[in-house]
Amino acid sequence: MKPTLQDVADAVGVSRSTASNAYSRPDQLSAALRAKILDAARRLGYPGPNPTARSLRRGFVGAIGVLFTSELSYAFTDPFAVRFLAGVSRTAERHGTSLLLMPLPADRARVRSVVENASVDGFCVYCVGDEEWVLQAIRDRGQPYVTTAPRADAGPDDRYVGIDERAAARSVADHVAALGHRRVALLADTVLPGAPPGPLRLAGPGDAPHPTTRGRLTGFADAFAAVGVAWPALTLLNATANSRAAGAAAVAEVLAGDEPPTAVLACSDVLSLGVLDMLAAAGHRPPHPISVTGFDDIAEAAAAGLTTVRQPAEEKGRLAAELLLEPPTTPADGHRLLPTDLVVRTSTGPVPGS
Amino acid sequence: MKPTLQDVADAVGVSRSTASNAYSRPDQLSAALRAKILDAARRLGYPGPNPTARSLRRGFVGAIGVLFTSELSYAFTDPFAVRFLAGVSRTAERHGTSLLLMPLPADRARVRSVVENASVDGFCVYCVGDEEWVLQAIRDRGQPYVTTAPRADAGPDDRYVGIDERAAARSVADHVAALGHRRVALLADTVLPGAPPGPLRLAGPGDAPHPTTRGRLTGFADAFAAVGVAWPALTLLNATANSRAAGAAAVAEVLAGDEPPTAVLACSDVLSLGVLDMLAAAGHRPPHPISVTGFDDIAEAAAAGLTTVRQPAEEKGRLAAELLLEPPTTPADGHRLLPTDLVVRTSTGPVPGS
DNA sequence: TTGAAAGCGCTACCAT
DNA sequence: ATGGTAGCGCTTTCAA
Repeated sequence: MKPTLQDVADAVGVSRSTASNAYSRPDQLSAALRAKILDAARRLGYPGPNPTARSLRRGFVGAIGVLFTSELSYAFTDPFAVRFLAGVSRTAERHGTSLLLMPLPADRARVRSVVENASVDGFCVYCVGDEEWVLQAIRDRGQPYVTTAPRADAGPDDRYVGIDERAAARSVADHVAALGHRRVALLADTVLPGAPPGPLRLAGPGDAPHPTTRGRLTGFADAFAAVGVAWPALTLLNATANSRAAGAAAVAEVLAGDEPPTAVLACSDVLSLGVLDMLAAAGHRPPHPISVTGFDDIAEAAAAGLTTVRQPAEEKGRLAAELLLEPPTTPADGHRLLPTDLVVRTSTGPVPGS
Repeated sequence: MKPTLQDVADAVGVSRSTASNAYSRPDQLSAALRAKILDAARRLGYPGPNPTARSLRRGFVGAIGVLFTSELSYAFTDPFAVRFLAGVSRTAERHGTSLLLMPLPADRARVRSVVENASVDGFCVYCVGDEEWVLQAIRDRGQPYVTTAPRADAGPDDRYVGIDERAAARSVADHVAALGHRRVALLADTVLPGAPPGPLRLAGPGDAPHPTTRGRLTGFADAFAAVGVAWPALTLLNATANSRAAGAAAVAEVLAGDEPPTAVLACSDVLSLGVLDMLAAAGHRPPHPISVTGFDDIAEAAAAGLTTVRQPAEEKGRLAAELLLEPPTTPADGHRLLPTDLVVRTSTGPVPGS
């Protein structure tokens, strides 16, 4: 059996409390006694206070849970997610807090169980979807949490850090519209759950269940509506994942069609890189014959010459962690909207023949 | 006050154990009673069993700690580390185990404290250095651990997954030597702690304190010794970090010198990409006028046409986690050596004028 | 400066 | 199928 604090105390002939103080509150006993206790501990092979027991007693853990939609491995594969995490970890470091990375199972029952079983002091929810029930599970557990998207229905306990998705999307779409593009395709990940890759009809951008996607599609639509291109005239393309391959697969059909779009606006850089891949395979390089835009401004975007919207990934992570670790005094302080920038590179140009 | 299991039990008029069973062992009570208990819990706002208390009682946590040298944010910045983590997380997922990502403070005292305070069932040590005292801290805590480098002095409790660093390094150096290169530079991260960027003298490759670096430098040296180039004739270059920028900075001086090397062999792809950056800035593109090799074969290596050594990053992570979560039956099973491949691309070529 | 007592919230065993 | 009992290992008043 592993020795416990009691064993150490017994060995030295002091009480358990004194032995505990030797570890947690050195100022509460004489240096000599403390040395004696630590010595005995070493001799007995006492591993030091059990962190779990300590957390139980103290009432907090010193760790925050970071929840991801889909597999945990996704977190390490998506460059934007990685930078977000880097930001979170920077803040956590400063607070001596660990990060418990948690994959979010697809089915709701298991989500509850994951949330209920995590030994953490709060949650950072980095979700791709509108996982309202995830938040409910967290609320039910009575833990604080921060999400990474603005929430219209944010209650006083809700904290979030996000960007104005709609305005950001509109900025890049305005740019494309100004270049004369009218026959355009919009590309998003999982517009509707379970939808196949490729063209998809939706009554309006507001019908996308996912709030981030909804915001961006709406912003795109706004820009084109302003130049007389109504929603039904826009081609909506569904990708089955947020990856290059899925992006490529999603555009394959329309690119091969009779009247391909003159521009493709994607909801993420990763997706748009897939479009570039597909075009490159055909020997094309944007803006000829097709302009392509992304969203996020990940590192690869610069190398690819991608026109995109930059959002401050690390900053977002940093703020999210701060919102959790340094609780805002007023509920209003619990909401942060970050700035975005349109980054124009070489992947967009005037519509051919204009 | 948050209600506890006792409150729920009281409300329903059952014992605490029965209430507990309603959550943890549904088969131990009638469905009707269970429903009644769960209902009361909901009504009272009982958040479900406290994970910390449960862990304490059960004796295990359901999480493993992943220890990184340097900042946690590094983990998300180095592509090889990211892929390693993806592998670890895949296995962890399968076991319903969470990952606690832990930065490793520089000073030993804080390392102990970090290790001692983590609520985990074991550690995966992904270290850049030869942090023997880290392992000692873990051993002292009586926790299992796995490291990511072969250890000559591995005891029965040591588990590791690694590659044959020396042989792998030799394979790429043999290739470079066969191309006729004799005036070469070797580039490594933190050859000696605190050393400035650029050329550095070392009596022999065995003097590098860091085992991975030592292994790779030794492999490089082996190859050139075999063609008559002894260690002192090789230029050793120190980088102050494992980053492109540090790689670039490390080679700046020798590239600008009178007799620049005809080949640079780096201990990581990231470093060699920095060399490519520096050469590109001068309008050069390997193999002209200088051949460059990397190590790891990260994604960017292919795009850059880098000749390198591929090591299975995800596999390494997967195996590391398995070693921890599916304890080997015999100590010998605790050691895994993974295969590596020489990947020849365009960054290496015959020595100019040969 | 030290110690005694009282739990933190839960689960597992054993009995009924 | 249900309940009683006995801790898991620790920290923290409070009193001495």
